[in-house]
Amino acid sequence: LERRTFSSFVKGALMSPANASQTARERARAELTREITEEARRQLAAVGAGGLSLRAVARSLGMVSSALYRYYPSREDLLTALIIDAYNAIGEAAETAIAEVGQVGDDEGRSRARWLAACHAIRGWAVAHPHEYALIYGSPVPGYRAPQATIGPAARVPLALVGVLAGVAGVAGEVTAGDRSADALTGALADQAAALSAALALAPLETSATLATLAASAPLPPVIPPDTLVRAVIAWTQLFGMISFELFGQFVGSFEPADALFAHASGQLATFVGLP
Amino acid sequence: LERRTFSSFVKGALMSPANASQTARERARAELTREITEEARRQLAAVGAGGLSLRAVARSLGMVSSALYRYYPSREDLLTALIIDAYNAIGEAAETAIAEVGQVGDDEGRSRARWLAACHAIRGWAVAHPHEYALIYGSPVPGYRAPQATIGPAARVPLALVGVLAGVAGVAGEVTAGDRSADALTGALADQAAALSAALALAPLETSATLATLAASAPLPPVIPPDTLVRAVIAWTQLFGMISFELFGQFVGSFEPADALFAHASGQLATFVGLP
DNA sequence: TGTACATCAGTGAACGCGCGTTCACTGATGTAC
DNA sequence: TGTACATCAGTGAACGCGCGTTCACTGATGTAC
Repeated sequence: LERRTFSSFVKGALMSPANASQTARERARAELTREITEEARRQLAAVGAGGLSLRAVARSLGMVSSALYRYYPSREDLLTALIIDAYNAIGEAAETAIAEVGQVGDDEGRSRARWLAACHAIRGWAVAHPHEYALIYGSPVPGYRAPQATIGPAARVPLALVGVLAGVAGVAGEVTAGDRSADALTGALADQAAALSAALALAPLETSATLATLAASAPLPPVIPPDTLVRAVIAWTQLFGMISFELFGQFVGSFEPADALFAHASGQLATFVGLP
Repeated sequence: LERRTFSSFVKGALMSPANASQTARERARAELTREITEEARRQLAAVGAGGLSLRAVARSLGMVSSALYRYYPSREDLLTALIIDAYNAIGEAAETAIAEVGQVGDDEGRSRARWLAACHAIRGWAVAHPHEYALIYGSPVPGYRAPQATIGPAARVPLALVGVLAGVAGVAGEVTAGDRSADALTGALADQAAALSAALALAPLETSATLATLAASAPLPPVIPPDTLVRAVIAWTQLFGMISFELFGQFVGSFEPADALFAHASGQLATFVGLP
């Protein structure tokens, strides 16, 4: 028994990541895991995170509820999977939009186009997936604590935005030019911004594989000036604040539909972060 | 029977709003309604909106769950009461902060001080009441549709912010001065902003008593220019975007605590809306 | 002022529901020799 | 290649829980005359 268990373990360890010809069991398992996650996502879109129920997911799949425990050890783990998927999806939407801008215009014009494209892609994803958006940017799910595994995917959007600025900040003087007297950072904020600026320079080396992959596809310059970073953070909160207000109903009766307001604000933001 | 019912109805209608010497029953009812709402708010703070349970509230009050139905016809109505209370509380926090700035400095300096005071009061309330904040600015409660009665209280904060600008916009040229080429409003946004600008001028006349009261305490000038209004809306979304990110955990590991960032951003915002 | 009656607050039991999770089990799939 | 055994997926019943809401009721409070 010991020998068998060990040797099959070794074989599994050697084969399963690399070898694509899985056993039928492995294929079935992967397939069903996918189906469960998809059905859960569908339910999420219908009833929100609070109402997501393992039993309902199992029912829709024609299984018995206890069978799900072969795939996810608890409801919380299923939620985590959905959260990670959502962060990756919105992150990928932003990255793709940025990448697709291509080589039009001069350096500055391209960066601004990339910024606007990212903003619109992020909002587009949010509008198309409001419950998934609420899951990751809305009120925290009560009783749920986000595990470490979510922080990499959660960073994709802010990193993508910073990456757009980094493309320009290579000539850092340009971004920090203009009247920036109000930008003088003091006290705790100066420390935090400097720390984050330094961390970003090292990000590709020390964070998750996902982050490294991202960084490889849009390499970060060694340094983004702290004041630019703070402007970027403010823009980031502005962007998501407006999306949240739109999706959560604060614009009812005034700026609805919010397309025009959003487009206008994105432009103002681009200017604010130094992309004229 | 008919006569009695009618006459007691008339007496009730004549007396109860004005006369403070209620019957013992009326006093007990008012008292218990207050206690139920307070206990519900306490539970909200502990478990969030999704977890708020009539049975648990009744239990804490030493009542039987069915007794609550003498005070609120359903769970949804209790939630509505909490939502209205929360909007009123955060609105009042903003209004009070603005009012307390008093008569320091010149006109412009005072307006900027009021703006900053409002921002900090709003954030302060949110940090002190995170679950109530999440109830009104977080993901919508699934299955709940906000009734009309919430829109008046919900408008207090934006009206208070607009009121600060209005104090300056009386000399409208000042606020719209400077480089505002990016502010040119087009298409749907121009229409929406113009409509809102016009509606604000009429607001005290046609909206609820609460709004009228507010308007009386901080009277609005007849017109706020549409481009100023759009800047105010952008600032409004920025403000709440940052608060939401802070409360909902998006700053974990970077700008936390967020006090310094918030103070800095509030200043940038004040400048953005034309309060130098 | 007293009395008969109406109104109202609160009780306790019940209805019907759905949930997450556990557990012993059966039967199919995979594997070491 | 066949066989004995280990692994795994899925079943069905059960546990224990809490929820919102309804309803007939009792007893206290209010009120018209």
